[in-house]
Amino acid sequence: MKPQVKLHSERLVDKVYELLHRDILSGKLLPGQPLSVPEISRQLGVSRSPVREAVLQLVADGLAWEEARKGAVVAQFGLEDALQLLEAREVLELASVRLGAVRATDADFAALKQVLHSQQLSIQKANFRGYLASDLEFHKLLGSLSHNHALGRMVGLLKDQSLLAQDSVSRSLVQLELGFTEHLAIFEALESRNSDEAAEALLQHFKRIRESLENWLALLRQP
Amino acid sequence: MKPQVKLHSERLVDKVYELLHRDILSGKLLPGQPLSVPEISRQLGVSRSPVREAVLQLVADGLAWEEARKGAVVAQFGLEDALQLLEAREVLELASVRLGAVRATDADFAALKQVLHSQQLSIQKANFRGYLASDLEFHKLLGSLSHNHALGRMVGLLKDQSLLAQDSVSRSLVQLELGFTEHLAIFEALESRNSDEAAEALLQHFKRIRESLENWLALLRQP
DNA sequence: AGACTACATATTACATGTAAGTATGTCAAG
DNA sequence: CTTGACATACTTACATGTAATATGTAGTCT
Repeated sequence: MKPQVKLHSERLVDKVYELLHRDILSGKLLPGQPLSVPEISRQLGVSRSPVREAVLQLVADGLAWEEARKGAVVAQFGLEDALQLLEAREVLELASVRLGAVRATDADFAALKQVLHSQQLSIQKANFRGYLASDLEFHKLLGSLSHNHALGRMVGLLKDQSLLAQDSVSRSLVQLELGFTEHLAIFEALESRNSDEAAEALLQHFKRIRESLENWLALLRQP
Repeated sequence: MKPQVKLHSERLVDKVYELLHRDILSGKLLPGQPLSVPEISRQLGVSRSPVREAVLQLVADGLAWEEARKGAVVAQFGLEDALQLLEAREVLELASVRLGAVRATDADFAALKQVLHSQQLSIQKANFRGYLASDLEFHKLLGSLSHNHALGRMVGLLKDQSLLAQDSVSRSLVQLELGFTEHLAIFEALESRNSDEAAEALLQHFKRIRESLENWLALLRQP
């Protein structure tokens, strides 16, 4: 009868957190930019407490870095950091996919399908930001396939950081299309419950991304 | 000239956090026990702000669970949770050890040696808590071997949770000795830079722990 | 110019105030 | 003995106050 599903979980902290989270991943808040608690609280018209807690959350998630008595700044990853994140993600997502090929439910596959669909649309419409958003979603879903809470959570955190890390690295539409076809290969292997094939497809996906990053790194080192 | 290495990093938050962290892992604060901010602040003689932030940290680390408007309690893991944590740890530590066999420095090996030594002493003196502490340290070092920041951090967080999760599960000295010999096998393989052998030794280690947990689980299900 | 100092400004870190929500105990009714 | 109403105590969530600290800037001396 009462639609008050979660009337009381409406905490300011969560709203502020989600807002900052979105602004960081969308590039509205740039890497290195200070997250001044009084400043943000003024802009949002709330007190400093919920803002402080939201910023702490971001720090815990690895999306902001804090120095004692100097405050927090939006995390600023170098290409080396991006490669390290990629290495960690490869490990976690590989395991998730292997487990997922065994454990995934119909609901999991349905969710994957939907994301792949919206990804396809983004490509057709050359919607860069849209693709990145569904890419984020796709990899987070891979994490949850494992049906292992810790694994899923870490995959999500790392993918967020990875997105922020690669934000500066420009990517062409051609590369996005490559990524999409690789996503399709992963999905098809998963759907046929073929663990090894899914793992192989995922490794290919990461291999290409890594090589792309390494090329960038090489370019930057010889200007 | 100036010895003020970090005079100013002495924040109350950090002290409160470390205290609570220690008390949780040492079993002084029991799983399920509420972490009341005003209560703790009264006991420690500090205001509520640093306590609140420390508790939030613990929640972010997975050592405490929070429900909106109900506060946080010390994380309470069941045997199923323990198995999931073990699964995640196996994935991360396996990767760390494989990378570590290639990347580990002399300093890494020295640190490992020292921990193994203190572990041996704990066994000889039948010092249960002492062993658990050095076991914690050993596995965290395995994580840092990868020289991958994200990987190392996650290995540490998971091991802390795992310790808390298995705290209720009694373990005999015999099992600890088994664990120690397995640690030695891992170390020796690492020192000879044999990635596959190190990985195999680690998997054996986790296999035994997992089987031990599964036995417990089976026992509990048929009382 | 360059470096140092003094001052002005803003922020952090901690403390405290308070309305609203949640848990707990008591007691009467069924 | 259990159930539900109500009063009570405690806590969370948010707001705000403030001293210590960091940062930016102008001015001074070399």
